[in-house]
Amino acid sequence: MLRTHTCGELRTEHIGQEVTLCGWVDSNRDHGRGLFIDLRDRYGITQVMVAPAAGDEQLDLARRLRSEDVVKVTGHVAARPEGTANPKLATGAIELRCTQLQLLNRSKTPPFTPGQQDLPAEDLRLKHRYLDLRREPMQRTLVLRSRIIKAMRDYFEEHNFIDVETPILGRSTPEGARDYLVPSRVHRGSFYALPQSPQLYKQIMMVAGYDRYVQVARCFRDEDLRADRQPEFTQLDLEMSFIDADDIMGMIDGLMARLAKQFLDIELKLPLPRISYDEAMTRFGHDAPDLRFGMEIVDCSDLATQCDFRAFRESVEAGGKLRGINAKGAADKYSRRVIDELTEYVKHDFGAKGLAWFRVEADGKLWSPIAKNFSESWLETLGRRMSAEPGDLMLFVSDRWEITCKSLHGLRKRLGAELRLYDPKQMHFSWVVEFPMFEFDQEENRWNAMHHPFTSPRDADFPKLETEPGSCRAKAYDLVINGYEAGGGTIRIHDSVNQQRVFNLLGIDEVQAKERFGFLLDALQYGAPPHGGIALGIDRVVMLFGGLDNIRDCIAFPKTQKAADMMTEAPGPVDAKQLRELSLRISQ
RNA sequence: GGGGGCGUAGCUCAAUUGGUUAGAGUACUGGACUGUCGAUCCAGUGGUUGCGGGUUCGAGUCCCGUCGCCCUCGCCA
Repeated sequence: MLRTHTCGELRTEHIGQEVTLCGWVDSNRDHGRGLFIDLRDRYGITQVMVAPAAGDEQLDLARRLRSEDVVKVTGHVAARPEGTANPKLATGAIELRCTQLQLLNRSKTPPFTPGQQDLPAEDLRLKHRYLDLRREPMQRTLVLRSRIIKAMRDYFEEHNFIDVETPILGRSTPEGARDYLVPSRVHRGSFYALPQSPQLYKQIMMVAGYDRYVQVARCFRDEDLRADRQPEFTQLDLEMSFIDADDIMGMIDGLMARLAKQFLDIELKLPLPRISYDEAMTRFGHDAPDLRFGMEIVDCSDLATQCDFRAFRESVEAGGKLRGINAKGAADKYSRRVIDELTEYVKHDFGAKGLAWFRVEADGKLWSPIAKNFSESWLETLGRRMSAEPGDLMLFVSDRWEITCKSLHGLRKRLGAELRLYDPKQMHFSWVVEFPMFEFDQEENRWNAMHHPFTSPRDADFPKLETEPGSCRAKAYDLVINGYEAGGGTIRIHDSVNQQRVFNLLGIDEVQAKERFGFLLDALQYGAPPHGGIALGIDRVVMLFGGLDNIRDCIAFPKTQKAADMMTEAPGPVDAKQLRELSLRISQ
């Protein structure tokens, strides 16, 4: 060990001891006769004083030190003179009086320093990630991440789970997200796929009798990125046998309670609240609603048919909906110009035909550019339906169901943040359950699995699989934290007959099924226990627990929006020789 | 693939309606200074205004194209 202590460790009780510290030069204050160096490592900062007594050579060396040079300092710990203690530093009561200074490594002038006040542009941070990771907030997040993962592993170990690693090089299954492919050298023309999740392997583990499986699993999906989505991400993946959906949710409830207690000092009330998918869509327009605030969606479709305003009437008569939200007290906070922006937003981003709005005047009457299209009594009814009070701003979308959901969810999210309807530090955990089994694909005129094709319907829905697929609900559950999908899982179909029924409905015939998931279907015929599981997005959990607004800050080496690594410049070209070995040729 | 935002000194930013030699803070270099901690003071270096084209007497500013980063729609079973 080159050092006896870290830079965050020394206190008054160490006064008089001779110690050696190693670290980076955070700053260097030269006073001529003597100088001060703030020495930093990931544990903290300790002030080093280099006095003339250390000798000219040492003083000269100290004077030449610059930001991010790496040094080793030996000296004795001393109390700072009265009045010069620094309460901002944990080590601020003492300083290290240098007797021996050694430059371990010189740093080039860094493009930015870890302590600088204005955060540099993110691309620069990503390019010099080793500098960015020296920043205290990044270190704090990575430590949080490490501890959360440790807590998860401990929890599942205590509950008798077995941690099993599954292959990274697997087989492509064209369902779902786009695969990252890896060409095989040995099998010319064949490819491995990186796992989108260890889904099939963990089900196989259940058949194999490992009734409690867990893994911190890296997953890969070649889809476009978002603030909360990376092409390469980490899941806490688990699967259990001889359980039902309540058992999985209960297990995760316990985990969340522990994590919330340990890392946020929050006592969660268990069980976590559950709402159905249908209720979530009706009240909030989204399957992962932010439940930290109200501003729920209200359906006014029945009123639309009782008015002469064509935009409302016609969309409802065509099977659409008239739905709205009431932004309490927001009338004077949203100018016409800003409302025009909201209108553009729902039109452009969600394909809404328009946005209708009403302001509630001091006398309780509704004012709107379109108000003249309605009778006074109709407006009164609308106001009552929306619980209108003077000063409120009500926003309505009249359109196809899906468009009203997307638009009003978007508006609710945006207004909720802008109007500060919740404390950003507040955390809300809930479950959304009973998702539809299938979604109808209009373009391809067929049913698609909403989760994955191994999801079990509710027991009562088995008879309706073929006759009313649209009304079948799945044994599926999503964990939602503050409006983010933090995890999701299902109970699986464990017999091959029902599995085949679902495949049939999805248009996967026996030949295709055998080709794609034959090994799973085989396994299901050798005594598969009832089983199910869940996967949590660890990056997102860390993001939410850390109070961060993007997932890149929770990942040591994240990718940019175009899925590139700015530090290593991956992806990059490869040699012609490598391509030849893989029997690949780049087409022009 | 679509929409939007940003791109000026190493870094963070400014630059009036298109108008002088593109500025400030910080960093960096040199000097001064006995207790600082965002040290201070003095002096100095530092610019392909992302890149390419165009309009104009004149472009950081306007137009077209392009590259990069971010947000977002589509996409993400």
